[in-house]
Amino acid sequence: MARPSTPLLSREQILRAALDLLDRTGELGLPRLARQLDVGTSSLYHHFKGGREELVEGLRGLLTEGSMPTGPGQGEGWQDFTRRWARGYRAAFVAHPAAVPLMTAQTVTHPSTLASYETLAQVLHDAGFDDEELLHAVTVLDNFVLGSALDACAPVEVWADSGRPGSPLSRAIRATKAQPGDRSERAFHLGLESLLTGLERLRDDR
Amino acid sequence: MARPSTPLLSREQILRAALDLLDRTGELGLPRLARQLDVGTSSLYHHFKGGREELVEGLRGLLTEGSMPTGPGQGEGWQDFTRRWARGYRAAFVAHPAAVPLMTAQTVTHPSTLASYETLAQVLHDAGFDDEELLHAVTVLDNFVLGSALDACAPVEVWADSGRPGSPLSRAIRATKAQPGDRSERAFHLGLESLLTGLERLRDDR
DNA sequence: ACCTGAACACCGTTCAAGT
DNA sequence: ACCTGAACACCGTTCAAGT
Repeated sequence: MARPSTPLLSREQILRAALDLLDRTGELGLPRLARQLDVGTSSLYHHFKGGREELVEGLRGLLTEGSMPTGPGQGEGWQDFTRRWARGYRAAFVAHPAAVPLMTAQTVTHPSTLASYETLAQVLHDAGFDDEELLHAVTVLDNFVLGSALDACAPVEVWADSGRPGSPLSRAIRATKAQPGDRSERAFHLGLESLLTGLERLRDDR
Repeated sequence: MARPSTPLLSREQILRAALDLLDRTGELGLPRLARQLDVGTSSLYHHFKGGREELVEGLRGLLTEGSMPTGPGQGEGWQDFTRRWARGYRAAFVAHPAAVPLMTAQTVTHPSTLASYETLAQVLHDAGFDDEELLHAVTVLDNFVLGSALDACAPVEVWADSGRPGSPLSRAIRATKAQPGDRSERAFHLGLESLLTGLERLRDDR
């Protein structure tokens, strides 16, 4: 076939197919992805010269662009914005569990994801956080969101059968499983609020 | 050679070689590991019938057993124990950065790691946390530690060149890089203390 | 620029054969 | 039980050849 007059592929198209493959099978193999697109494996390298790593980074962009706030709303306080930032970030990952290990295994280089870190930093700066506080704040929030995403994508049963059936942990899991409301989601809320008040105190105690 | 009169390998030995290989090269390939041990790849499967996954789980055990507290000390409060638990957990990972993505990509099933979750739950239970609070506490701490481990193992430069050089985030990074004290470590401390007071409030506000 | 097919150096896993 | 070597079905990446 050689070069077609009109391109068979585009980054967009490949990324969508990759996300679809990942959601359906939990894996992302380049040969498999290419087969899905009715194309040779090597064709993918024309659109992602960085190979698999660049493709995964593209996925990060696809996920975060749709889900993270671009800037603070009218008169929105730093706490409210930070809440939206963290929730949006986590939501982006939780919607595609199989993508999470890929994201966490690889350094963030996607511009729009990095831009959202910048935005958060800007908001905190404007709220009176100094350099060091700001950096710690961003780090802490990033840490917590990523960890929470990992947790949300793991089965609850993980800890269930860990010890004696009467142990506090397994009892707690059974007790909590009954009630509605996602365990991971509720824990995320609790942790996020704790971090927000912790950060506020950090700023004010100076 | 067939079966040797005295075994050439042991789980211990394989795990140590695996950790060594991981620390040195950042990767953990079974063929490469076998070559390192002067053994055929398939020999590994006699000691880890679950294959690579079981091997990685064994690594988790190796890391956590040496680093996590087995129980509360004499008259140690829940906050102090929880601090030790979280710090030990994180330290186990941070000492072997290349192992972190492997750990986070895979469900925890190693008994001794699970036991340490049980211990934490027990301590919180004895401190008056009810089932739901306890589960949230463990989840939140777990999330934060894993996220922090991921962060600690990533290069600081990640965010450095993200936006305009004068952006708050890159300024903050430059300002903080100069001073001693590990950024990730300090952020971890801040977040952990925030979570601890958040958890205390959760328990007391009931 | 964009696709192909072949080639390369790897993977993880299984299994019959040997003691 | 424990090691071997061969075999299988995969990987990710590169590259000359074609338009």
